[in-house]
Amino acid sequence: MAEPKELLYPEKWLLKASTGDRVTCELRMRIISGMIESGTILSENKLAADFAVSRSPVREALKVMASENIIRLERMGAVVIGLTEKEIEEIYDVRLLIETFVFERLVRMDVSELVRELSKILEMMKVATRYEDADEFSFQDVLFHETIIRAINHSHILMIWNNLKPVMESLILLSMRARFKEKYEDFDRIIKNHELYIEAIKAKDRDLMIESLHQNFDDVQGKVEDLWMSQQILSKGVEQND
Amino acid sequence: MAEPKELLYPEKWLLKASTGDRVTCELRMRIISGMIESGTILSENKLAADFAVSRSPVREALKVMASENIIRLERMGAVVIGLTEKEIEEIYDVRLLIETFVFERLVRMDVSELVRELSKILEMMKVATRYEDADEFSFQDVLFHETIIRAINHSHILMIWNNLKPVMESLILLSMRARFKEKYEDFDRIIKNHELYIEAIKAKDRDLMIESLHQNFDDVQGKVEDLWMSQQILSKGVEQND
DNA sequence: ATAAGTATACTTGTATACAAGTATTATAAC
DNA sequence: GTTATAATACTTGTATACAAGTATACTTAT
Repeated sequence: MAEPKELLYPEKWLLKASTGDRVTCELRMRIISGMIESGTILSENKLAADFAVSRSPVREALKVMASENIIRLERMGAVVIGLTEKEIEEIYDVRLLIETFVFERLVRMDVSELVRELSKILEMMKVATRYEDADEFSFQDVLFHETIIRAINHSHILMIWNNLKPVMESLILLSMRARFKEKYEDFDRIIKNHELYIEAIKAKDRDLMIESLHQNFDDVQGKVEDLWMSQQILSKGVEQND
Repeated sequence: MAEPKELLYPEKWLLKASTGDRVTCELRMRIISGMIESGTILSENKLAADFAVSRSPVREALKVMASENIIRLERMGAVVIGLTEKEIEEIYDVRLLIETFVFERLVRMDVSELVRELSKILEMMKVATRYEDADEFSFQDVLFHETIIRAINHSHILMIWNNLKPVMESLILLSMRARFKEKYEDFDRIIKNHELYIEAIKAKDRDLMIESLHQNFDDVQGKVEDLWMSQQILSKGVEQND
């Protein structure tokens, strides 16, 4: 899978991944970052040529991204939807919905083990911050929320998360990378906020949890526009150029 | 796609469908009905042979069903998860979650058009009942809930629904077919309950909505066990017989 | 110049071929 | 009989080939 430009998705996360996964992750990043603009029509053949792979993994990628609602499969070609502001708000709705649900379950459980696990992840995030490793930080951030969701052992809620996760991951990845360069001081706040979240779980305090969840969202959301602007400038229809 | 046994999934719903969709729908029905027992290991090659198609559409089907959480893709072979009682409850959780969310949006909208649409669907359901058309009834039942969800125009909530829908559809289909034979009187209650749901939307009455939603679930849930028992007897590992 | 029809270059969906890897089974050594 | 090794029959993932259908562009007729 020779690439014309450098990859947006961390290669170290794809060590054991199939070609299909690689294409999926990379394409997703290009779409969410705005490198491939909304409205672009993707062709299986062209993508296969661009990535120097066959149509099989590309088809797979398109199917996955269609289920994630970032592209729309049509009769001829896949239309890029991307992430509009409305989409981001919708993702937030869903996260709020499922994490609230999860919290309701957590208050009826023993959360000591979970809290311990979350504390560990938080420590990792702190280290990642010190070493300015945006990708590692993002990984731990996503893991943080996934760990909470997994704790209630609800396969269908996990299913929703699994569908949401890749887009969230890409979004966080892009957001964090941008901020390590520009707004390093943000990370103190993010860490603090996660501490608050752990505290809410430990104390089983609903309001605190909702508050930190909102803040957590504002953290990502606030930067998304900036991110897009910078990305849009960097790349004006780089791929799919006829 | 020559079939050894008659198909569980309504053929008239697959008129314009691809081979991949056909395989997906049929396999899903066989799994949910219990015809393919939980724990069975599915092989792409074997399935392709059984359905007399190539591996391509089978692979597609397995990917889809894995995202629906009714099978689990492993290194070698796909393990059938099926629907345990826990799974059904989980699906209920999710439905309650999203339909409650939807309702919160609806109370802030003009629902006259939606109510009109729902009334139409309800009339269709009544006709289907009179003519004892379980499949048509199921179709309208699913459409009823989808119509409500679509009304709020929330692509990510719709995304969750789209992931849930096929399993719901299969479940309802099997449940309704069983009841048309055994418990015809149930349908009056189901219709009444849907009327209640419409009423709740019209009156924007949260409690009434939750109540009818719960009843609606109990309607399906109550019958699932019976359904399984009858199905299990009918079919003891019909497919995948080495 | 315009309209209709045909040719061509795309598109997707399915089948098949191939490669790399993993269980299983059989065989051989002890 | 048990263990280790080798052969075989699977598995998935990817590439390629092919068929059917659709949009575009060109040609031809009016």
